[in-house]
Amino acid sequence: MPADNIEPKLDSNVSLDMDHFFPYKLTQLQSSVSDSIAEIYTGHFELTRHEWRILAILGTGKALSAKHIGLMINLEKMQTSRALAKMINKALIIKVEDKSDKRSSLLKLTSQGLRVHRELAPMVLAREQDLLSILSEDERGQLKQIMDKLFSQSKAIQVQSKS
Amino acid sequence: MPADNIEPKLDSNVSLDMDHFFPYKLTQLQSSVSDSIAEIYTGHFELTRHEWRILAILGTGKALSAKHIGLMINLEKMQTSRALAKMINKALIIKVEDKSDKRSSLLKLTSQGLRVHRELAPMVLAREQDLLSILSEDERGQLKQIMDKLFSQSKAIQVQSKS
DNA sequence: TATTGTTATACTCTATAACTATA
DNA sequence: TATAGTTATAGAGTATAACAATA
Repeated sequence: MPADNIEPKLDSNVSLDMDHFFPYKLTQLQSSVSDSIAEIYTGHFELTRHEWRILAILGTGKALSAKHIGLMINLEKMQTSRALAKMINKALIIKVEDKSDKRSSLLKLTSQGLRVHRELAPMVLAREQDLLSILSEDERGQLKQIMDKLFSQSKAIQVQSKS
Repeated sequence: MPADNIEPKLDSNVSLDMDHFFPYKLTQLQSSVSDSIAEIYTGHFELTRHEWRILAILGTGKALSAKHIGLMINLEKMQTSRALAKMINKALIIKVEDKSDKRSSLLKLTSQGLRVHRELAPMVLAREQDLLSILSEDERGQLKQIMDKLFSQSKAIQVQSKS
């Protein structure tokens, strides 16, 4: 290795310490929280995150189209299609004909799917509460408000920078 | 246009509406915030998230070992090694011999790496401020405190459930 | 022509572990 | 024996687009 000319140890005037950089900290937090939830639905049943989410929103018993499901959990049609196929394979979901539009079907949980949901949902919600239990009532309210604000601001920034 | 604005009526006794499920909302927020930052370091220079983070922590000019870098940004040694290799290829980083331990090297930014950092860091920090500008001073303080609490709680839960 | 959903394909990420060279 | 780092490899996840059936 030739001793390439090395620039002096100049701090850039703008310091960027990851430990105080909000997007980084948010990613660390999200990753940890996600893992702690995933522990439950991958440990007790072998579900992926997509499958778990689909199970959750179908847990009401209502039949929904693939498109509707994708919209509810922000999933591309291709990913939705694949996750649904796997769940049909595992007999967690069945397809029902949609008489009003033969291009699509309606998806609903089988009795086994419902059973899994009834077992899983309380455990997952308990873990959520366990997480949030560290916060006071006030803090929970603040958190909700702050997250909503940040989310719309983040969306606004992206739209704006794309025009 | 789907004319069915039909809301689910049949809730199971434990309701799990993704829109009010904290881990889900956190994931949505993190994803949006991450994307809005990535827009900058992938758009202006072709960096991955790992590469951007390494650039950021080396921005002080200080030389660090691969292990040290991995610890600072929570990256496995394998991923660290690969990201560093790519950055050496792009001439953003050079290896310097570590005389005290010949198993490892010290990594530091090249003059080009420093130049990229000096251009990128202010843009990224500006975007962070743009995001946070939607919050009041109070809210920013609350956010920091709440995130710290949630992070340690999340870690505590995972440790606990693994024993 | 547009929309719903499926399939193909290529690409990126990740996780595990074997391997080397030092210590 | 343990540690720093590299390389191999397989699996998971993602993105783009072509496609069939229906509207």
